[in-house]
Amino acid sequence: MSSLQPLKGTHDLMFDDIRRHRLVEETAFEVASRYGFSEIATPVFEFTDVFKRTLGDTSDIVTKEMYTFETKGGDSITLRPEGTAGVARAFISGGLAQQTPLKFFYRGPMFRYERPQKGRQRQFHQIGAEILGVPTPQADVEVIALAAHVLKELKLTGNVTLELNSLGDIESRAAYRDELVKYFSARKDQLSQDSRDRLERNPLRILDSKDPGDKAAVADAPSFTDHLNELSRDFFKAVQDCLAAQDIAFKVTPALVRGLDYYGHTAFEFTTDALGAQGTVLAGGRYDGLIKQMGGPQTPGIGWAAGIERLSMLLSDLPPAKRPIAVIPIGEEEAKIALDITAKLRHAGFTVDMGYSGNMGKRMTRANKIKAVVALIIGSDEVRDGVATVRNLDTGDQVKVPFADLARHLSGHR
RNA sequence: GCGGGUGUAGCUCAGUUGGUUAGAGCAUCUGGUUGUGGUCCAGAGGGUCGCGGGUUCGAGUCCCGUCACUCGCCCCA
Repeated sequence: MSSLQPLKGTHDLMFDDIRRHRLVEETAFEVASRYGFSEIATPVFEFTDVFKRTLGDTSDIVTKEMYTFETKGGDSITLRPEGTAGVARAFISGGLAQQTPLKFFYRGPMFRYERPQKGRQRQFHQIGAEILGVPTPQADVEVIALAAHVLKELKLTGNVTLELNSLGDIESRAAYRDELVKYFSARKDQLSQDSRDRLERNPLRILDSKDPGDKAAVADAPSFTDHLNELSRDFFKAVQDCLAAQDIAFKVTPALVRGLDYYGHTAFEFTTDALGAQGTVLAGGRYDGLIKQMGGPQTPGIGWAAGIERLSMLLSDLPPAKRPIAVIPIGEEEAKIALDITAKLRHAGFTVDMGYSGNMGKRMTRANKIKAVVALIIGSDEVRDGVATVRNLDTGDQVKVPFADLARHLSGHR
């Protein structure tokens, strides 16, 4: 069974792949900081209950996609499949109720036992943001504005659109749910097998089915918008007005629903047409009941998460990596001096690479391969004169520069 | 969990109706140039044809199984 392959649905990240990841994470965190979010890092595993109690017993994530196992101590623990539950748990166990409102940004790996495909891995990475303790639409709008800002800053290729919906409060949702079940039950024969199952488990999910038969049935289904009570309707309107006021374009999509049970009121998704079946690039919503449900004080919350792999695929060209300075000694004694120069330049803030072995030709080839800007050639003549030959690797021009003047001479390449 | 596609050199791929020593480009290494790379020229190394079984005088090629990757369903970020 053991093999030298990575496990299904996992990947090694290196070179440009990890640079893309970093770019997404760092851009997002930088923007989030401007909005007053601070970083939180919760453990990658939690007691299984943390996820079981929050995600809802009917969600596929809980029923078949969690990496759950027993520890040597006999506890059932689970590798986190998403980030919000951990943040909510930290809020409760850390006694943070006194410090609301709180704004958290997080990043890190998540785990779901799914069949991999494009934009879907078993270990994947998310960035996410949460606002805890703010019941008003301002929080919804700030969190969406942050999301839009992050996506804009990443300069994604293709079209990304914001879809928005309201899932109403508990009362509205229960009423609508009953209505939907009644409607679809009467048309059961038109529905796909999947949707017949959903009728029991999660009828709202039928609304965003891709099955053509389902779509036909959905077309005339009662609309959620018509079933929102006054409070929910006002809330939704306030969110929309405020987004419009901030020039954030959105499309109200009545079929937009959430997979996880803890969402209510605002639900939103940024989607793209560039990723095949996995078109959702960032998604979130309001979860006012979550923290109470987990055993904490009643605390409203709203947040989103985005898949770094999906965002990475939409990144246009990476900015070029920093080009190093290559130090090339010729001879043993010269290598010692070169090492000293290398160290001094590094401490002075330069990016410097000195190869480990090889004659000059090999070292030049290597300098070329690592895309060095200049090569500092240090041979016996140079050591005798106290200079380094500084060769510009793009133009081929070379000049001799006294050791003491190197930092100043190279300052443009820092 | 269900359905489709693909597995040949480090990478991208070609390989005729089954036929004898399995090819190319890129990459790598060596030499031309032992203190000058990126260009050029010459040469070299590198393959259990994913794995197992079957059909056949003969299988990279056909059949069955299996594993991996991939796309879609489902689910979701």
